[in-house]
Amino acid sequence: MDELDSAIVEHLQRDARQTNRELARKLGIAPSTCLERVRALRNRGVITGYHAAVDLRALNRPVQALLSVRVRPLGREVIEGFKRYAAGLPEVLSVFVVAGGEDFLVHVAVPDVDQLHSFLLDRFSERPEVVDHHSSVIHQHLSNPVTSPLGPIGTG
Amino acid sequence: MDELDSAIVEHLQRDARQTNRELARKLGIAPSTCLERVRALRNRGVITGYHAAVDLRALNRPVQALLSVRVRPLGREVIEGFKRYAAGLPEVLSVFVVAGGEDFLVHVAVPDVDQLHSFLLDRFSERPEVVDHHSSVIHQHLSNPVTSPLGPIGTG
DNA sequence: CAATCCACCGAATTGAATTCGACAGATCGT
DNA sequence: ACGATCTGTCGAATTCAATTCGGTGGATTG
Repeated sequence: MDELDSAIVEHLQRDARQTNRELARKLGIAPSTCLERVRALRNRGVITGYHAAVDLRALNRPVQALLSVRVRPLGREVIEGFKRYAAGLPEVLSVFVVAGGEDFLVHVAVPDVDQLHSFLLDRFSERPEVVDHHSSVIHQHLSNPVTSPLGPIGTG
Repeated sequence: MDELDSAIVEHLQRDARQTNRELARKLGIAPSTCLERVRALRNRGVITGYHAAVDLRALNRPVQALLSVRVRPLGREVIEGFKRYAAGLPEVLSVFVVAGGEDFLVHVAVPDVDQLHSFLLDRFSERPEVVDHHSSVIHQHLSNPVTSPLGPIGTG
């Protein structure tokens, strides 16, 4: 994980579909070298995958929310169970298992606010382990495409 | 946005780097047709980009948290200002502008808990518009790679 | 100092992306 | 109902990129 690896990762976070040749040109290295580096980053697990990002409005899911959930009793079974349950729901974009006032924060995207309401009632309120929840509608969501290493980078 | 477009989007969300030929084969269509569809999805703004996903531990940022922030006075200037400020910080993965008890939820990744503490003190507490904040450390984060359309899909 | 190793490179090969003319089904106007 | 047109699909041909691999040089090791 030297500076070159770091630069490769940043470029691929911005655009994972640029050609290997173009990436190599930007970095001032040979395409074969670049290919080898990218392959190594993937094999080492630094790069975990390549994903298309979509416009949720185009998918008929313009309304997003972050749902705080408290479950009881607190224990591995209940936490694991709810986590998998939530992650499997089609409305769910991601599930955060957190420490603090709440146990989960669930990021959802739905067609409209009515369906958000229905979702809460049908999917959360009915679950016996869910003792409390409240929702925060998301007005804007800014994602940072680039995630650089913080602090010293090991050289090998 | 018919079923074929939907299937293309789902496949590219899982793996944005599979070859066009492979994608076409999975869908049972000609590579040229597939290419045309993908290009159209991109031009229409359904697919907004292609991004490499990284292992935050490999980037020396194993500690994640969701930070709730309240700012005052509430107004466009203050909201926009803090939003851009937060989004520009290297520790920040994404910024949610929310309605409800809090004004922002900021997803951060840092090397250790000490740096989380420092981050809060140096980046948030010192800002005059920040009147309150609290942090939830993230134990696990499950992301759903696939985001399918909910409800009816328009045929055009 | 010689041997070894490793990352990098460039040429050659393999294989994919892209273009484009043709075709068929749907749509529209008369 | 019919012909004209439009649109999406296809396959062959071309262009370009991914991939392989043997060679080179700089760094490391004993």
